[in-house]
Amino acid sequence: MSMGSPGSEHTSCTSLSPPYISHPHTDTRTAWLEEASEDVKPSRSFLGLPELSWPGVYLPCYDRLAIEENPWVLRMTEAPAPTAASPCRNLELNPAKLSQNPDPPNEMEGQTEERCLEQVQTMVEGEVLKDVETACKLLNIAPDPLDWSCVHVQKWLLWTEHLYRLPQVSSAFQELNGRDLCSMTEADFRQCSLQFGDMLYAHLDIWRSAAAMKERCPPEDSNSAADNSSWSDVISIYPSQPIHLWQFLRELLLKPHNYSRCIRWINKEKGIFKIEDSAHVARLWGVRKNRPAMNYDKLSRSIRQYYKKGIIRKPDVSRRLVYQFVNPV
DNA sequence: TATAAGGAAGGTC
DNA sequence: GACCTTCCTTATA
Repeated sequence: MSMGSPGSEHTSCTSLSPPYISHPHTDTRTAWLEEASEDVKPSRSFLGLPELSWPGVYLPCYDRLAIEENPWVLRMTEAPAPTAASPCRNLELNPAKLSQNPDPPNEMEGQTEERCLEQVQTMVEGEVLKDVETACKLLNIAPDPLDWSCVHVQKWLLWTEHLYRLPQVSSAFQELNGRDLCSMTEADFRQCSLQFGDMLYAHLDIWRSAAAMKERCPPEDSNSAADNSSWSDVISIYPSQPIHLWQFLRELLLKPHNYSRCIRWINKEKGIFKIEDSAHVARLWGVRKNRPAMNYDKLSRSIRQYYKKGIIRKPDVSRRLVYQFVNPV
């Protein structure tokens, strides 16, 4: 059965199709965004958000790294189209299907379901806020796009390019500040980037939504991530201070959920860490410092500058891409 | 070929 | 001046 013609061969399944149907002319990274049928998308109100367009099932927490780690998300982006022989998945996630259940749930089941949905909603909101917060720290920008300067907008665009592995799109948005960006419609975005405008618009939507959420529900305890606090707090307290490379590396190391594929602790107590994906770490640093030409050669030179300063050194047993903080946390 | 080490010059704050 | 960034040469796995 052909994988390229989901529309013609799976019409009977359309309303329940999982959002991973590939399109012959569409980037697989975004195909499901375009193909996702309405009923597999949680409604916007699911997040308690206003009329903003649904930004795709994609959440920032499932960045490239998470996608690589998470087979579920891989299914979402890369799995082949369902066949008649393989029943549509995700039925259990489909509210429409749930409502079609011939045996209506009793009151207790309804309440349980409602609680589950509330928990999922809280979880999703929390993840979105956390990931926006992480990106804010790494990029040194405000969480609310309305507060962004032109430079911040460019940083955010570079970040988004990196996150979605997009070709360079930031040049189309030059000299726009956050307010300008937010005043743009989806059509305006498409005009700037025909292929990825809607994706950028959706991603901006997430940030705006996160800012709105944050305004509605300010964090009760900003120190809840106590284990991560000591170093990241230094950066949060002085958001306008330029971040040092060693601080940036710590930030990545303190977010293993997002970055363990590119940098991880070998021995946290001794401060020994390994750069697993040198190019990726260099790209992240380049995005953070607005240095698109950054590479591992340059980044490692900066790391070596720390040898003399006694901040970072090579461990006693020197290994490739393995470094050690002289003063571990 | 990728990484490691370090010199040197220059830019930005 | 501190802290990179960029470019370079040489050495090594």
